[in-house]
Amino acid sequence: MAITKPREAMKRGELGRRSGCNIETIRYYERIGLLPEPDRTDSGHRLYSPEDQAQLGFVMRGRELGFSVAEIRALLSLMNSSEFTCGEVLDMASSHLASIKAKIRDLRKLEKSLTRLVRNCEGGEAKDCPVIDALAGDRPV
Amino acid sequence: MAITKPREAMKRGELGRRSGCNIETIRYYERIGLLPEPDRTDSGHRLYSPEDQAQLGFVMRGRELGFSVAEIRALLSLMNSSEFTCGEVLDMASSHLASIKAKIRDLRKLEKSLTRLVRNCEGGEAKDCPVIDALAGDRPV
DNA sequence: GCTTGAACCTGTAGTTGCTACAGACCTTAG
DNA sequence: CTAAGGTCTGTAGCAACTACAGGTTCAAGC
Repeated sequence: MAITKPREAMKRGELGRRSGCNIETIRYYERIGLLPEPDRTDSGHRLYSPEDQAQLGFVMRGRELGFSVAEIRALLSLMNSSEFTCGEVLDMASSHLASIKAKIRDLRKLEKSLTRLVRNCEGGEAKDCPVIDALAGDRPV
Repeated sequence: MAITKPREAMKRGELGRRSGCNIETIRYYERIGLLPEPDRTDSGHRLYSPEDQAQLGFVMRGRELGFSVAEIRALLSLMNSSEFTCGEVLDMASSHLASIKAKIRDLRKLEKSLTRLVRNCEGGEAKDCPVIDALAGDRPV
């Protein structure tokens, strides 16, 4: 009957394998405060707990959703403050959503311009190129 | 009758004002080879010709269309090679267009996920937050 | 001619979000 | 016991700028 049952811990490589996160990135997240400083073995090797793994998952999902590191830091500290409200999170998520929509709009404009240029471009050996002309300012982009 | 009529030249600040480009960025473009090294006054101040201004315009339009610095460098050297073909430019533009379309697709996925999360989020003082739950891995993102 | 302030010069550091390397140390299998 | 691999640290690199410090130089007013 183990009194202080050692929690199942893993080193950085194992955490990387399990989470799918690059091991250098794990260290980076620790450095910038997205992960807590983990326990260490006597010789200094990091030992990650399942909680650490969960937090890394949180961070990775946040990044996949396009949140910036600063936003994730804010979300983490919100979550860790005992009294966080859904409203605060909603604000962050909605404004992030708005910025994604803005990015999509911008990219669609690019897409439109480029499509038009490419459509007018004959390719091949032609000596006059609409794409180059547009870049050179000889016709509207 | 001026034999060597000095071409109308301008300094960096004037070029920045005319083109709308940040003056530090002009120097940066020179350093990375998107702009040629301009003439200098005796005391070392840069003197830009109208051709330099045109090239800066080319670079800026390229950036606005989302081309990377490397791509613009390639486009410039294509244009300066006496025998460039429209086909080569078309290849670059089409593959760039493809990458923009891919970015749009990715962002739309994000938009969809975030919209769903935000829609399920009541906001206010609720103690259970779908956004946080999703990030924590308790429900699908 | 002199002063003052703007513009310009150079080199370098910061941004964001990683990724990768060198050189040392530790661990583990055979 | 040794060899290979994992881990440690610090640091440099990527894109594409942007900004600053500390030093000239220019241009206008008196």
